[in-house]
Amino acid sequence: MGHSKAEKAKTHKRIVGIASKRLREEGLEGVGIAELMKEAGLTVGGFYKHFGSRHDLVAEALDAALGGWKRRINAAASGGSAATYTRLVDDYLSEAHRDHPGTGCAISALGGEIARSDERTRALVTGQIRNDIQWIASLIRGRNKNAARSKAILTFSALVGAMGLARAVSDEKLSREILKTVAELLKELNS
Amino acid sequence: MGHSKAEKAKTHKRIVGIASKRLREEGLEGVGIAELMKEAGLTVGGFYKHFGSRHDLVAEALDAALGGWKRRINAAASGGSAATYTRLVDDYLSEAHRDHPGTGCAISALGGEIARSDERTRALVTGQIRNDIQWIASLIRGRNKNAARSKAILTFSALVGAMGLARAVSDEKLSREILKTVAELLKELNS
DNA sequence: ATTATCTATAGATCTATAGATAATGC
DNA sequence: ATTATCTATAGATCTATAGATAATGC
Repeated sequence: MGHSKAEKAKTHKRIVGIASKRLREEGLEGVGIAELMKEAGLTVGGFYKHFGSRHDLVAEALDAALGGWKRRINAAASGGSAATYTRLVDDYLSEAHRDHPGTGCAISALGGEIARSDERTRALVTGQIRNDIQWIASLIRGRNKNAARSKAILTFSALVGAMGLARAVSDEKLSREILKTVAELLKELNS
Repeated sequence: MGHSKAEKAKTHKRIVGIASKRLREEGLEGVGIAELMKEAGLTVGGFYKHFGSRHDLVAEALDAALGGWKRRINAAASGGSAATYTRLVDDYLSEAHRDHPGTGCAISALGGEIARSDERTRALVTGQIRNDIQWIASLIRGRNKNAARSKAILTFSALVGAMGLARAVSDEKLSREILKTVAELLKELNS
């Protein structure tokens, strides 16, 4: 039963981190407060000293989840922008990403539920998507800015869609075919 | 209070039809049995003479929902396969489709939740996705069968992903840009 | 004194079932 | 006689709150 202010801030982050993972794994309504608190080593009662409501936690957890995969790819990237594009496509469409939605892209894991969320949550997501598109455009070859942006939008759509299909499909072979095929064609698009 | 066998079959279909729409609109867990039955002009009690459980209804409703948009596009298509491809892309990425998930593609509306569903549901979806890919491949130009299949997979991924992004985004302008851009580039891909 | 956390529970909601009612169909 | 539907409710689950407890920090 730690009670210092520093402890509380750490506890808060821990709850958000756990929620950020579990919500991507099980959907925005898949886990209850009691279970999340238990995973953080706490009990239900303490929850409302940290968040005004379950909904507030969801918004915070989604915010924390959104930029994660991009930061990871950028951090690991070493070569030029073309190499980073290749890395983005291969990492995003990897079997590891498919099998671990909890640490992956929040949009492919929660797209449908985000579309049904309130304005505040969707505004958050909109900003992130805007950034993602600009980031991908900056990795694309050619000097025509408009063409790069268009290709970036197609790339992002194909990434999100291919991951959605690969996760929905129960046939491992078909799932792998989807990931590989889309990765190859996207890399051609940028060569 | 109709009670004939013929009436019951009609009632069954009506419930499935309503569920098929409402589940696409509000997610697989978004609507309760009582509300669905009320929309069908019935009450909760009768539900279990039609379905073993809520889960059974969800499976049936999803099955009914899956092929809908494809049938509609095929029915409306008149020209050759290239014209049908154009029609597919334009219809799928229309603002009408974006704004009416209840009558649209179940995969773009429910992708994330399907990935979390049980094996039986996912097997159903897998078969449908396999068909969709073959159908799209048959609409693609060129005599190389493997290349057509690859392009079909990219097309389907981009359609599903673009619709997911367009629905998630709360900025109407960005949403429209995503739909238009992906539609244009996909049509180029098949020209 | 304040507050982060605990235990306990009220209140809402939802699935599923029990038993009654009113049609069908042999 | 059978059964499709009705009303009513049991049982489970989940969010949010109330009041107690045990630390921190002036």
